[in-house]
Amino acid sequence: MGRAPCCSKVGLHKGPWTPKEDALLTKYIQAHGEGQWKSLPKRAGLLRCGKSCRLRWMNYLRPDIKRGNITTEEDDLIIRMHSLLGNRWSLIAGRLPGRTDNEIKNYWNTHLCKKLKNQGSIDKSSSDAEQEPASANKKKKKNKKKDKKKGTNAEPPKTQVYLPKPIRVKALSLPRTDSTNSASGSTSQEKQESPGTTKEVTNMLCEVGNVGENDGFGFFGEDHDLVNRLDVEYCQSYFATDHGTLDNLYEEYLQLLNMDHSQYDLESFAESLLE
DNA sequence: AATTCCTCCAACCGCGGAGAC
DNA sequence: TGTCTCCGCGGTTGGAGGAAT
Repeated sequence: MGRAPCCSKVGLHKGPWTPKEDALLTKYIQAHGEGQWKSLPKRAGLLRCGKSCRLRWMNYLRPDIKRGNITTEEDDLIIRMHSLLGNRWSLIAGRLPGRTDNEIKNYWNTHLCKKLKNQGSIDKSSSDAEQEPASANKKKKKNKKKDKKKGTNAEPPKTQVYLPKPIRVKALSLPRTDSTNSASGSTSQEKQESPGTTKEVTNMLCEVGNVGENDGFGFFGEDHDLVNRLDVEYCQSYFATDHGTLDNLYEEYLQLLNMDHSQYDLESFAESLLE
């Protein structure tokens, strides 16, 4: 069955938003709050689809949006987080207050990817297919346009290479301790119990996701977990038969919670999970 | 001055997950 | 259990505006 379009496309505005539309949307959301995007346009008196309204609000109209250039600190953080998380822009944006995923994505594609390429930081073999920014394809695109204009569709068919798609990160449905507890308070109690059950592993992984929430490099907030369900399931099955390894892992985890965290700590910890 | 090229970013598109029914 | 709807995400596009020729 084909997927129904997100909204009726007939009679709806597209393209740039007018100040009047912005005002209507802002006024409505200020009065009624976010959400219900599907029905929002109608109720707000907008001839836009809900997705468009949501995007406009999230990327432009939200009062907490930070305007202006990306600072060097933010720049550095984006680079480090991208090296760790890949193109998970919403996750990265979640750690940069006032910045949107769209903004970061654009910034990456236009500035950082190029910059890193110049520095040779991005592996050439992977960068061409995976990291090349959309803007870098503009030339190709424009040439394509030209070719089309000239009527020369001589471009050979591309061989598509399907890279493993990052799994969408979602908050786990399992019960969790809050981030403040996880960073310090909850450890003593857990230490008393022998962490061996799959549920305990799951909770551990959840909490690892919150490591650093209070340390200035906490990019795994309570709304964004690094560990997704598949990871958890994998780890559950992996550790289910080896409690000795799990004890070591738990100790390492506790150490991580108590030290000054950096991405390298987390990376080595993550690597240890996969060894 | 006119044209072409390039950069940047707002907005669109399609997909997949989650939850409701 | 299967289907549908809503929501959120990442990839991509279109066009404005500046730079280069």
